[in-house]
Amino acid sequence: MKYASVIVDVPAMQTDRAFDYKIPEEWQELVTPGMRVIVPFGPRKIQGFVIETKNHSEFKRIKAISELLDLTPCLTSELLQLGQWLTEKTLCFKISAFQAMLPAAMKAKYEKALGLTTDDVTKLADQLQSFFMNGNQVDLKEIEQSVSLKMIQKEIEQGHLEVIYKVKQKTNKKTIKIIKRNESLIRLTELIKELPANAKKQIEIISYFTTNEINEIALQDLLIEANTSDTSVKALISKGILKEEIKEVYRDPYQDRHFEKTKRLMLNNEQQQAITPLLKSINENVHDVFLMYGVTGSGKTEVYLQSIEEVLKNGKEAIVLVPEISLTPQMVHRFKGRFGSKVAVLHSGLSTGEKYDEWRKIQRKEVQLVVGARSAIFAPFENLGMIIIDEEHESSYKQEENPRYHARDVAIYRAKLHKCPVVLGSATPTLESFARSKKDVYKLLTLKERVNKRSMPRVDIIDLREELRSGNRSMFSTSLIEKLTERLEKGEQSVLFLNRRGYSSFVMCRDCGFVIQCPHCDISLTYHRHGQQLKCHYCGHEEHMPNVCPECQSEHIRFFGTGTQKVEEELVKVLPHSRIIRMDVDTTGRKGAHEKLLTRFGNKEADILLGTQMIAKGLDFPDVTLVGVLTADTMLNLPDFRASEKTFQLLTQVSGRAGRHELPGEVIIQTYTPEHYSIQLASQYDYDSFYNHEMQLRKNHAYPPYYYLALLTVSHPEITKVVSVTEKIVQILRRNVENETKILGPVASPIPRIKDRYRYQCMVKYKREKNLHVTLRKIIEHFQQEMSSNDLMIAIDLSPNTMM
DNA sequence: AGCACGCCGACT
DNA sequence: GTCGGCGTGCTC
Repeated sequence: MKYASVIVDVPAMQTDRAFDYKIPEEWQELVTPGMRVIVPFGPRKIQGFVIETKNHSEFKRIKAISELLDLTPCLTSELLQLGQWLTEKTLCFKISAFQAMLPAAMKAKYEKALGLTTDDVTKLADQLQSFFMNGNQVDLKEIEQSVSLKMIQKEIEQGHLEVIYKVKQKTNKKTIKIIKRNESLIRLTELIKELPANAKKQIEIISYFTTNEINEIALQDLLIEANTSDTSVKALISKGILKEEIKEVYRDPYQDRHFEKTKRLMLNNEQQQAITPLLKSINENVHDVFLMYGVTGSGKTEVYLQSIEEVLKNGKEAIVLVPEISLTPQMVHRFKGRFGSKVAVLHSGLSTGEKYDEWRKIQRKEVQLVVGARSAIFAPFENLGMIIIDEEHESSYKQEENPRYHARDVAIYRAKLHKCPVVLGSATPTLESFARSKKDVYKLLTLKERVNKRSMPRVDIIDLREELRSGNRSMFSTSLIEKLTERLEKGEQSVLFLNRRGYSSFVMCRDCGFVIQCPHCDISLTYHRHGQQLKCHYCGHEEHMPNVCPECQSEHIRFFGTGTQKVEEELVKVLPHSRIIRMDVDTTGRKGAHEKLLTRFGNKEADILLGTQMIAKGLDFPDVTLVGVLTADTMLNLPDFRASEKTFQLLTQVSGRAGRHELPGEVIIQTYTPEHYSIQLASQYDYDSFYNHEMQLRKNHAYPPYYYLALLTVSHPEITKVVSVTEKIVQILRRNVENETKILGPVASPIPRIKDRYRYQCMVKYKREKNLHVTLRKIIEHFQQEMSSNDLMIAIDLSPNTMM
């Protein structure tokens, strides 16, 4: 008798362990670790992952696996091990770790149905009978609305009904119907004559097969080509002349796209020097982490491409992570252009089904390269030859929900196992990575020159306070308007960047200063022009924009702050003849909208591209000669120890959007704090000075990379509970950590309430703390009961990116 | 997470 | 005497 240890799909502390199941006789040879199964669990059925098969089990009453979901394991043994590592590293549940590694389509969905267990429908209560007229199974959801649960419960007790627990997949394989001919082509020509003359359509269909000399065609195409309906096709099938088959197909998000084949470019001296140690590491199967520090436009991508070529030549596979590539279609083009069908693409712009299909291409070894966002780091390759993380400093590589992993850490862990290099590329590396390269933990590869030998565009810092003093109260400085006008006259393009994070358009009463806040979260509501709505970005609460101040009834209530819409309106006033494309959540919501807008801009259908963070990366348009940053310092005032670093990175990146080709570029940065070092140094493209300055601050304030961080956030509907629990946690921590370690808190979180839950936090800053994980587990165990029964939540983020 | 089981107060 | 509230504990 064989048994399987299964991790079940119940993300809770008490079920965060393996449960044993019998493997039915017929599957004994089939079931292997890494497969998904459906198992009975209590009264219901749920999905689970087999992590081990064995010949003995300690348990006496063991149920059997009820269904096999995979014939090939969806988790390789490496990924199973990686999952184990993830749970330990991030203190998450095993099931959460496994689910994070697979496309969402493979997560189960649960439904309940009621089944009739008696032959005599009339035994049921009157209201229920109608539901079982045609069929003896009905979805519970359908019934629930019109019949009380009590009545249903009674019927169950009397044995007339039973609850059926269903496990469904979120998305299935896409299939199409294929029509094949069942006879030889010669026989078909004869059949045309034999068919009754009034069967015109059927004759047409057969003729389509004979004239085109084809064996099969997709039903959909046939219907169009032969201009017919499926009744005629069905008739032919029933006559045995044609037959129908179901074929599995991939949803191809890039189906209608043609990718120009590109050839390798000559590497310049610097690139050559950078690629040499990388190729050595690839060919000798050595694990190294390289930090490729290359200014924007220095040709990092070409180095990536040529090293990938080497990896593929060796019969191995590669993963390339990019921040959010639906945002940079140009990047996809470069990879697809060079490697064609060897590439799978995984990013958030794809539908669940499309992601699933791309993932299966990887699993079936139909591709050797995956280009994708964060979660692509879990691509089920078994013969990895290299991992590249482009724009290494991007905060989107850190997942902000469980499991709170950083793709960089996962990459290094996997690369160690596969004995292959990791390349971290950036023009503005994180301080952590740069510090490691200085200590020789990472190997530094430097690209200082831009490929086209162009110097970086000139940056002008405009002091908005002075503008204000000289009477300009608009959001555009005189200088910016001048330069924009200049571009309009010359027919060149501009990009305007609104750094919105920090404050968006909140609604305030000018008389009493009242700010409208979310009733469930301690955060001001955001004004959305569409439908005059006020929305909460944290809990989704919506209300109507009031006409008068709810506090003092004054009519002088209006929205403040700058949204892209408002900027656009103002811009049109100042430059009435400019053509503007606005890019923000509102205009890019629909699938593909993003790319369309960029294409339009690329075709010079607009003069000015106006947008938020999303236009900061990867844009490369030859005629853009001016980049304007409307307010550079909005991010600086956030309670985030990386605020300066992020500002520097963003400004550097935005500046890189101008003058990438023949025409020289220019950058205007508007700010209220022109003296701030991250703005000053970004304008001089002086990463090294920024690094030194910021490192000193991090040292003084005990932040990374000098200290590691752990952030514990406690939340509960009652503030007293939250405070007392956080205090208790701090107590436990204090008793268990080294002297050197600093514990901050308890303090209220920067957003003290979200969705009617109060939030308190405490921060641990440590250098060496080998028992931290043990202590944190102790804390979780200590509060376990209250967490499951009393609505208490404790979120632990080991190495948080922000304090929020 | 669900769900059953069990113990206590408020009703036909 | 029963219905239904939710605290407790289990799921191979």
